[in-house]
Amino acid sequence: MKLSESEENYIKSIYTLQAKTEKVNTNSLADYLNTTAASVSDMLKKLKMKRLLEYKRYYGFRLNEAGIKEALKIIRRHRLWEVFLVSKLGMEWDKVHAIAEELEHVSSPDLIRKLDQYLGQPKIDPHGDPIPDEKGSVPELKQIALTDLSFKKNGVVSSVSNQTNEMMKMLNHYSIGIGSQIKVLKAFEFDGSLQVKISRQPACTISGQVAQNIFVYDDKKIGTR
Amino acid sequence: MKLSESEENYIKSIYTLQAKTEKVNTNSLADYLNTTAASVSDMLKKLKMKRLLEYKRYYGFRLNEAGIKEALKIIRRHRLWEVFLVSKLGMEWDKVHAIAEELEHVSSPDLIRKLDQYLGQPKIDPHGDPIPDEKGSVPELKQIALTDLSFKKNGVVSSVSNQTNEMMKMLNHYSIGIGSQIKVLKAFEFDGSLQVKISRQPACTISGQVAQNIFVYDDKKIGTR
DNA sequence: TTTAATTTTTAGATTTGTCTAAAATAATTT
DNA sequence: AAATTATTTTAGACAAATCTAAAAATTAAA
Repeated sequence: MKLSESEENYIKSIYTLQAKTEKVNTNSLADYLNTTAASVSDMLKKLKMKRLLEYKRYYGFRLNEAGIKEALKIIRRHRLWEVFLVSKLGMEWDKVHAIAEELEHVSSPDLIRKLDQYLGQPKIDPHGDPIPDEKGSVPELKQIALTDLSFKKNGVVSSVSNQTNEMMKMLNHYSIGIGSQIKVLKAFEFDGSLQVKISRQPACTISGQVAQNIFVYDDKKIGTR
Repeated sequence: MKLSESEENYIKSIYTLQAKTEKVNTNSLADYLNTTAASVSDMLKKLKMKRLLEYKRYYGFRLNEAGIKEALKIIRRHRLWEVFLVSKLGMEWDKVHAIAEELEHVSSPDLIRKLDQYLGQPKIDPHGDPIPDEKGSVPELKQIALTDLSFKKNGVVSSVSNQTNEMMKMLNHYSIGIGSQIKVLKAFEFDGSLQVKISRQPACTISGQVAQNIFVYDDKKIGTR
């Protein structure tokens, strides 16, 4: 299905919103996209025409099977490009989103297949979000708090709940980033500090406040870096 | 200067055409872009408004300094992406143009700077065309026929004048591609055959007909592969 | 349950890029 | 130089995506 850049942006946004609510409504989508309810209403008609949307006027809407399939293709492209920008070009993981927003609309399937191969078929992007595979299935990865990770079991840092500059500085200091392999060696009851081991780094001890904000996958199948 | 995708395509095309003729005219640009003279005429007005064009109605036109600068930025992006697609993703060099046409419109300067670094600051693209640098200066590389390359002097294959499928098969057979380092060891007067050495390949002998279609740079500063 | 507030949709404009057809200008021929 | 031909530009329309303002439908409140 040929989609305009604009249609792709709407589809992706609806996908994101409908993960959180049963029915998506016009205003929330307008808010999310920084546009007007009128524009959304116009686009919904188009997407319904293309049979990508379950949509009753004055009611609410959701992507149908076909719509979800399209959304996952776009999200796959977006996240693969983010991996490229961070792991190959060395860009900061918090600065790649805007560029990936543009790259995601380049839609050659061959390009995306080869990019995926080249990147080693990664399963999560630099923000810790899962990358749908070619067929559109999303790897379901259980995210748990680092504080809940069993001792000496390998985890992969999947997300950080506090993304302030101060927190980023701390994580940088310890060389902890999304995708880092991490293992808990010891926990101190006194203040919740954890002694952890990051791959290719000497063991270090992080405070309870830091640890609380780190989430990991307990899955070994994730590509690490 | 913010330019639409369409404006960028026009600018790039005008740049290409004005390298060949003194004044570019409406019809030839329309032909080149597979569009109508009316559309071209419309766009010319816009580009003149943006002060990228020297343009007198009913006369002819050319990019001015500012226009050329924009064109070189676009061409730089295009050619860097082509290098990426071929040398990193392993795509065929005759199939990357269409994809690069899309990627070239992603305009983050930081992205392009890092991509350039990542690719090792290449000087030519997979078609043998020079890649403008960040400041917009185009490496001037003298292209000579392989048959004119001095004995035992290194050349870099820059272009192939006959791009038929049959020729491609021959070049593939000998592992000769754009960017290949090549050296002439011996020339046979009988039929113009040349014994040549391609880097990391045993020496081989190519016919005069093949040799005639191969062009090289006699410059050592080109990155090879 | 009638009114008020909110949400959603339509109506009508605007912008960008395109087109066809016709008019204007330039170049060639006779 | 007048007529013909070719080229270029304008005029007017259209499609996509957007907007503002007003109308319609729904929901909440009095």
